[in-house]
Amino acid sequence: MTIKDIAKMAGVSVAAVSRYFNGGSLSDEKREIIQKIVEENNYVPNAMAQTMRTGKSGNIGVIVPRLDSESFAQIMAGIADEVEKINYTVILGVTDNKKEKEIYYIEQMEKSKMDGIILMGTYMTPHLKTTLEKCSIPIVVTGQHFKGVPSVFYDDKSAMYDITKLMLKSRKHIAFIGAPSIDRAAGKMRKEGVEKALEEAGIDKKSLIAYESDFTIDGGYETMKKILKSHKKVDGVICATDRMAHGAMLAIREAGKNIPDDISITGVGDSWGDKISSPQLTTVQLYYKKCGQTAVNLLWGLMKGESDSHLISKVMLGYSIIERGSV
Amino acid sequence: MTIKDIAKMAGVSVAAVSRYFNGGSLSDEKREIIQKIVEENNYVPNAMAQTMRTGKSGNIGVIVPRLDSESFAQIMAGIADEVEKINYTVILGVTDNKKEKEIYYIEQMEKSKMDGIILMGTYMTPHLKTTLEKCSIPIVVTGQHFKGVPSVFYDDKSAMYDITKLMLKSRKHIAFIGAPSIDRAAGKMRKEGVEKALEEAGIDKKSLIAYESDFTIDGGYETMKKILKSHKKVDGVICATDRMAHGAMLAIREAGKNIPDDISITGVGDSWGDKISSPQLTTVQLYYKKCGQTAVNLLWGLMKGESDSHLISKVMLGYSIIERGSV
DNA sequence: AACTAAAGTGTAATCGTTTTCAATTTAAAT
DNA sequence: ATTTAAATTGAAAACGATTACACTTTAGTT
Repeated sequence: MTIKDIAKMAGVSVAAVSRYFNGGSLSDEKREIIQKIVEENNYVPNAMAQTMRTGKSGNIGVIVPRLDSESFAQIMAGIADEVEKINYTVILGVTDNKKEKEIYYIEQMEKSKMDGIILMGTYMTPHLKTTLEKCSIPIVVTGQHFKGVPSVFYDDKSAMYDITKLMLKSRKHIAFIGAPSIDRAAGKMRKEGVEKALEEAGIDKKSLIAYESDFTIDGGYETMKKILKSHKKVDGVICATDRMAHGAMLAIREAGKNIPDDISITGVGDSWGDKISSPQLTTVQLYYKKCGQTAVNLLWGLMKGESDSHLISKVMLGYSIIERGSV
Repeated sequence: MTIKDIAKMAGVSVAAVSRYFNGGSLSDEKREIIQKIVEENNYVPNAMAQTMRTGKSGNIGVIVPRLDSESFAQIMAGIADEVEKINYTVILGVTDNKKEKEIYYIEQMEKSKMDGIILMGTYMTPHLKTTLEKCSIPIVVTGQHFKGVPSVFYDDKSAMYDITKLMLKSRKHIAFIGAPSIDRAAGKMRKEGVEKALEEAGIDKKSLIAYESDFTIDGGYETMKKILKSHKKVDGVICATDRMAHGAMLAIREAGKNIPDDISITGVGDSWGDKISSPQLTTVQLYYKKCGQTAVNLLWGLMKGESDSHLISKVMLGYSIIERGSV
């Protein structure tokens, strides 16, 4: 069933049928007859042919490191939501945290005529930078704040600043379990937030007991064991992610200490696990879903060519501190 | 940069260049010159034009109810893995648990020339049945076992049978928090597994205290409160999913009872939360990732037309019982 | 009534490939 | 040296839409 068949059945030209779908001057008389035939035959124009002719695919490429992470999955959910509203389709690329794959997907997606790309959870490298610069279709980055690239990101620093201040109300000897510092947002900025709060409280940031771990429960667990062994005085642990926090809680409990009586602890993310641990975890809620939705909206603007090309858009998302029992 | 340009530069016909990419008789001489030109210009054939001409898109459609669920995300991860290996691309459709959207996506994907479809986590309805029958491209269903539809599913019944037997070693008065029975796999089959173990132990299945809940932590929590109120003797709770189990644990703890001394509890899924609750949750591990991978492989066979059309393929996945502290 | 602008219409070119078909070249067999 | 079969080749016709262009009709002015 092609546009030709419909045209023939309706007794009009293919141009008329095309105009029926895409707008263009068309008499009511023809509009009606075409509508009738189209509905009777349940005809839908062939998407591939349209893409081929127009150069627009109706597809938005989404590049994500992993799907089995609560935060990415939530952002994806937000993206899917919003993409559907503008009647586009999501094309997925999973990089498995491999930098080459990220670049491969960007190039691939450009070639297969995606109308836009959303790039999630990555860090900048020279190669990525040139790829981004070369890329001819709009790209939005989430979770990070890259110079010159439209992005939607969290206020990591302020969030950590706030939660650290909360911790400092009752605690003095703080340890920090951070994310890899190559990750500007989750690594560097979160640590800076902690340090800022510390300094403001008159504590030299040099004295902060800071470790870097790897986002996992096990990583948090092992790191906490180290801390417990060599820093007996620690009475508050700030973690850059919930999972690491939960790993740390395991280690603390294993050491026979009570949370929060002996040691307080905080995370970031507001995962569902936070509600089922005992005590429940005090954490900062980041608006993941909103992040995905916003990314699509931003991209949509770019795709429509709305935004002034000089005005690179950035959106910084808010956050909430969720106080539970762990502090 | 089109095939025409390449042909001109190489001094051959477009047919030759096409043969270079797709196989077809071609002299070594031409093959070399074409290769040279292609590499120099970094030329890649336009995917849309290929689809248009061949009717094959290189795309596999994946329809999923939600992304922000650990199990679906894991299956997706497995799918993405495997799809990449066969050099296909994933097109995503999120139904938000809406039946109409499911059908909409199936039809849409058929029209936009997906080469295959994977349909996740759904239940059968008459409308879905006819849609499936009408659909001209291969479809694989995961997590459910539908008659006449190729599917990859878990051995839900045996899994529940096993974990119930484990529970029965030390407990007598069992309650069951189930999933909606409209869901054949997670609802009906899991309950049947529990019942089978009960009967085998000489307990009338009619006496099973069985409730239906909704997959959520809150659902588990509320249901458990009801049980605690009206069935004081219950000393073992079997839950159809981890999240409901965690909700139930909250309610049990809140009632001042100890797990597992007063009440034992089990879940299904082996979520990461199971390791951080106290006690850790005894559960059955389903191989989600493997499920996704298998679904792609099965689909791939179907797509290649390998499988005899009379021989509808089914794959039943194994499971493991993970014993932790909650029993 | 005559003229003009606007709206409605169809033909045919086009997008970038693959593939059929017939023509040509090469190699093998007599 | 012929004949026959096999391998190479390119021209041109698809695939299914959109759209520029030119033509016809309609409506609006004077």
